[in-house]
Amino acid sequence: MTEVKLTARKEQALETRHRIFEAAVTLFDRQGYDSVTVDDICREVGMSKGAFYTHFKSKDQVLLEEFVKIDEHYTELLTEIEPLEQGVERLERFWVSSLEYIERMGVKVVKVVFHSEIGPSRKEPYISSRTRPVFRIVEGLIADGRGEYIRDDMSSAELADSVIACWRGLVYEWCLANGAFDLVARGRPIFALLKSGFQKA
Amino acid sequence: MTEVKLTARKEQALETRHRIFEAAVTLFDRQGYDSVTVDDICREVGMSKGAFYTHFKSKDQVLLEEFVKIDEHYTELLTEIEPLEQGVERLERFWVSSLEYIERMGVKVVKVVFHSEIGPSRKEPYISSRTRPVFRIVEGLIADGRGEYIRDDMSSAELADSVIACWRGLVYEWCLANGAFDLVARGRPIFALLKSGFQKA
DNA sequence: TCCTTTCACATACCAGAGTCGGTGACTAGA
DNA sequence: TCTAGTCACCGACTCTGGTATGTGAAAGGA
Repeated sequence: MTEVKLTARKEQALETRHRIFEAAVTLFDRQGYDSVTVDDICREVGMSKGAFYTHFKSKDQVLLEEFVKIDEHYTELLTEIEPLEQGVERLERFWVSSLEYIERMGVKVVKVVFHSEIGPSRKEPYISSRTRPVFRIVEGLIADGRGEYIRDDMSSAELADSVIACWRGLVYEWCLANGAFDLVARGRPIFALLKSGFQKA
Repeated sequence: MTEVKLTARKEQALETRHRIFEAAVTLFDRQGYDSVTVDDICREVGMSKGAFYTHFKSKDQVLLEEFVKIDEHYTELLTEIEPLEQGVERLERFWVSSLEYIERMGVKVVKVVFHSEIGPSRKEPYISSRTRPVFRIVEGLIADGRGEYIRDDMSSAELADSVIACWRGLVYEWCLANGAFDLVARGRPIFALLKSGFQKA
């Protein structure tokens, strides 16, 4: 994929970055995100704080990196779904599958991301950046499902935004509850509501 | 309401607490929450940090106090709504009115609350505490609206949870966007979806 | 090969939230 | 009124995320 146009130095840097990442995630996993300090991570890797901050903008950005993979998952998921069902069933499949993915990722990671995303001094928020695939994908799934079925007093974009907002509310709730309920199960009635709401009156 | 069974000392304490609160809110308003330090607040009130922390658990708890008033608003709102419309219209009224209230409160406050609520070391989350009036109220509104109208494959509690989750998703989104869109307007299509979803099939 | 620029990494430091062991004025019980 | 205990308030301190400034080695152009 990426070609080997790396100088020895860049390669070394990438290696370091990866070591920091691994160490951080391991420590987070063992002791919990909050009780791991950046200094802990550096000590573990045997490197200075400066090194850490040349590779990551902040402590939470490490976990954001883990979270971001969800977008790849979405894209894969789409190619998997596309040839299969029709209309709103696709969206439902997408809904469930994304929630499963979130659940697999674990509350701790998701919580940190949702927390830092809404925090102060966030120059470029990730979750809500309109360039993310999710928006296109969900809108696409809805647009495809149009025909007789879907109500025509709302645009696909509007519907997509609504669905995504509800999805996030659900996940936010799940974080507040520290993952104490089954995300997919709790998501089912919500989607059911939205789904019926999609129909023409 | 509360009786005067206060010793001089307790009264003094309450007074101090109030002074801290006022000063804090004023400063937050003037300089923005993040750039106001706890020391700033203390300096303004002419008191020590220790005083601040005997009255408030943390910096954000000051704003939580402001936010909490929403529950009183909810209760008032209910008595206002109850004699009026019927069924789902009530819920819609409640939905819109609560969003208006949030909007009036301002993003800054709401953002801090939503941020700190999902943060670490939150022993007793406020927003999602099941003892809050919202849950009872929304569930009640839904239960009242039953009859021929509302679908019977979901309990009122389940429906209420779903509505509330979506509501929070919307508000969370609004915070991410730093209040850049009209909350009520954006909430309308979401409620429309939920509303249609409420109907029997 | 030399010389400039870049950049991975180091170190000392800062700011700001929250803590902790006092202290003295007030309360309450006898 | 005496006394024991409480608690509002103090302020120095800690802890930690993040920054500013350096430095030496690698890159790369001539």
